[in-house]
Amino acid sequence: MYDELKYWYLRDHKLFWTLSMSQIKQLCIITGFKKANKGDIIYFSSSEVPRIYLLKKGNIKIVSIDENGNETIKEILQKGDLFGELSLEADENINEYAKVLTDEVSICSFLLSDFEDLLVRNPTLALSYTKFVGLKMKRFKNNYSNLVSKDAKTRLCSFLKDWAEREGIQDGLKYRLTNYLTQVDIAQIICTSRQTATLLLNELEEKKIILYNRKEIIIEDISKLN
Amino acid sequence: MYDELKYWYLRDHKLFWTLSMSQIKQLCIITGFKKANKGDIIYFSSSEVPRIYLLKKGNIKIVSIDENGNETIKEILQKGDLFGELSLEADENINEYAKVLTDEVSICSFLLSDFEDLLVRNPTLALSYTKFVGLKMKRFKNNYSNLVSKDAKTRLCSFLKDWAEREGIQDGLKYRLTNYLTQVDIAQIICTSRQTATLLLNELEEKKIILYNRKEIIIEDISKLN
DNA sequence: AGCAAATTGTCGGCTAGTTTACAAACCTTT
DNA sequence: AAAGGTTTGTAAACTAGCCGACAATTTGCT
Repeated sequence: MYDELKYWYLRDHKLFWTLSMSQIKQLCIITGFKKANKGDIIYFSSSEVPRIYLLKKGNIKIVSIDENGNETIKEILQKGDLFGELSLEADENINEYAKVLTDEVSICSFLLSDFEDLLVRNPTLALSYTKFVGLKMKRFKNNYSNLVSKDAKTRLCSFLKDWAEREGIQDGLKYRLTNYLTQVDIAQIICTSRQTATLLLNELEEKKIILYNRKEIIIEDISKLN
Repeated sequence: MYDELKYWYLRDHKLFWTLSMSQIKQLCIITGFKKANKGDIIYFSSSEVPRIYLLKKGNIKIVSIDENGNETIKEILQKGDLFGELSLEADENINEYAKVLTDEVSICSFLLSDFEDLLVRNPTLALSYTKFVGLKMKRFKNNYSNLVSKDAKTRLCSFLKDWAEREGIQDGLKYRLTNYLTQVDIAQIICTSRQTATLLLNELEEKKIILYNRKEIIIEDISKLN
């Protein structure tokens, strides 16, 4: 791929902010680059060589399948997010793949082994990376405890809040979201059945708290989402 | 504290196996040491200075309380486990504490800042630590998906299996566990009500799959736990 | 435009598990 | 050994959310 671009891609990511431009140039570990379209499936676990991926553009969901064939959404990723063997250890018995949600997606990747070398040579980067993984863990733990102690309605609201704060276009208390998720997706994210999700979304719409359609979601007043 | 002991404590932990004895001696970052008894509560989040703790002896549970005062068990820790600010970033809005489960517990601790310095100076250690945090995340994710897709009975069985493999005294397919958990604890771990946990435990006992009392749990045949 | 596929809406029946409530068994302390 | 607290056992009423089934709507495709 076009060499100049490589380090810009990395440069973009928070993790690499601490590094100088010349350091970034030195590493240039990106080895793969691909574009994909809505509906495409990208296998990454159980792939030949373990890699770490950086989502450059678009949105994808990480889905895992258990023994019984049940699909669970693990994460929704946006531009700038990392995925793949983030724990730096290949793990065959996890069966995950990524599914593309938006029209045009681009992803670049580097080899796990290259990244490890890089971390060993840049202890400060290693430290930031550990914090980054730690943060991710905290988010998981948080979702997990919501799942235990909150009902489906609360979980939907906090998901919408989260989404709005992450990706929404803000205008005072109003947020506008490009909706690339189906109600089935949303249901899976908040761990409920599709029917319940539909019910709750319509309920929120009736109460004029949100405005929902397949293209976008408008949250009239985010403080009412509770 | 007695200086010789310090590095033995660290030496014991998998994380530090890669380091030579002299390296360990050099660091000697342990700054705190305490003993505690059954029922004691150890606050560590929201403590003055962020620390990482190493459980040397005994068992503790990590409990968190949400806004509404609901207790959730986050983890059960055994000898050798680390806890505290593992993500290397203090976080005030998490309200966690540790409660001692067994008779005699000893814990040592070091300052987060000291540990960071250490990681920066030992890239290999930093890498192992990152993998360690990553592994922890994987375990959480796994529990989390069990919670979503499996019923209470299955969750109980896989918890017992886990526990037996981790701490049980094995004898063929038979495992003997020292039971330092109440049924309330078990219920919280598998995320169900106390009554359901009681019911399920008695059911397992009736089917002669386990033998349960307050002192110990005997699993007659671990392969039957499913 | 017209058809097929995907997505959303709606409705009972059903069940796993919660909640409330109380009693029995047990451990600890004096 | 009696008292008091904690932990377990059990039962009935209740409910959030699941499941199956089917219709209506929207979207993508040729």
